[in-house]
Amino acid sequence: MQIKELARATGVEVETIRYYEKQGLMPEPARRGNGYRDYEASHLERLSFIRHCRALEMPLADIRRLLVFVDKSDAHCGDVDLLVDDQLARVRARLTSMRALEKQLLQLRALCSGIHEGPCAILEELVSAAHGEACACHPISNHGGQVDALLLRAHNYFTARP
Amino acid sequence: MQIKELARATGVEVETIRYYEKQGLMPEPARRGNGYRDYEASHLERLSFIRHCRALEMPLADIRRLLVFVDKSDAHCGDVDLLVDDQLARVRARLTSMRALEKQLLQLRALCSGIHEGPCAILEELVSAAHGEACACHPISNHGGQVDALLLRAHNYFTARP
DNA sequence: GGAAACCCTGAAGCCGCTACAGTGTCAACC
DNA sequence: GGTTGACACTGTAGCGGCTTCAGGGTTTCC
Repeated sequence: MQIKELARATGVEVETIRYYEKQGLMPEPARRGNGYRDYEASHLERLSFIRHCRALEMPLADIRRLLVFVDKSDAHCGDVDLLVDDQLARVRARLTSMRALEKQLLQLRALCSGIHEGPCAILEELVSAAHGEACACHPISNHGGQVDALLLRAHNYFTARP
Repeated sequence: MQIKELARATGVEVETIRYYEKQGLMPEPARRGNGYRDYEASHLERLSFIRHCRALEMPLADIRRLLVFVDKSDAHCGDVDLLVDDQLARVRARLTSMRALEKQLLQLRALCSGIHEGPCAILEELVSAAHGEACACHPISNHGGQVDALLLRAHNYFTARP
């Protein structure tokens, strides 16, 4: 199987396949006389495995670790579940912050009437937030923390000067 | 104000401030006799603005475009709302895929009893998914699409060979 | 024999920082 | 006046996971 065929069979780009090989995720295939890579069914299987893990957004380093267990499947499977736990924790943390983000963007977006006459309410909101004034994006300043702390420090900087 | 003071006032790292300057987001400050940057209140304001936008995960390119409108605030505010719409769309798309991800990871994680004896159910699941067999991660193969299409192509590749 | 479609390698680019190397400057203390 | 420590500067490289590009070779079809 040439690389293009493997690419078509798996839906993975040719360059990505070569990249995985360079990263040590795909074993080096045999070469034909002309230097072209020659893949077997086992490569297809392994590439599918990698992509399935990538679809779960696991980092390549974690997939590399999984592949070690796959290669000697009779061995103790060790911390496979911990890798999944890690990934789950990452996904959940990201979900939480993105839900907050969506809310903030919605509030910001609601300020625009779509008429575009006079001062832009969205810009005004973003600028006034930078001044440390009350802002629709971060109405309650007790959770999320980082941004509000930032604005508070900025605000204090201005107001603390005599 | 020295760069460190600006960093403290905004909670932004010194290197990041210099990076924003290099990227053309922060105007070049005056320099003291020794070459040190000397910031004014306007820089603090602008940096806070940038960070507020970054907290909304807007890409720097979009912030750059916003800053043009901020600088000539009397001008027509044009596509400011479209930038926010774009960002909202990005966030929502990501939310959707991450919710699906969480579900898949949960199902995968549920396969592990925690005993780690005998074959590893998680690994078996990931490998069998790579074979194109029915898989708990993608139980219904009619939405989400990409991964299932991938596995289907892989499966077909194997089974189509005589 | 010439064009199109495939293959190869190696390096650079993307994003938004972060970190490091190597050097200069300044204030405080002995 | 010398030393220490904290700050400043520039320029470059690294992160992840690819993607793209430059510059070449091979195969296949008309």
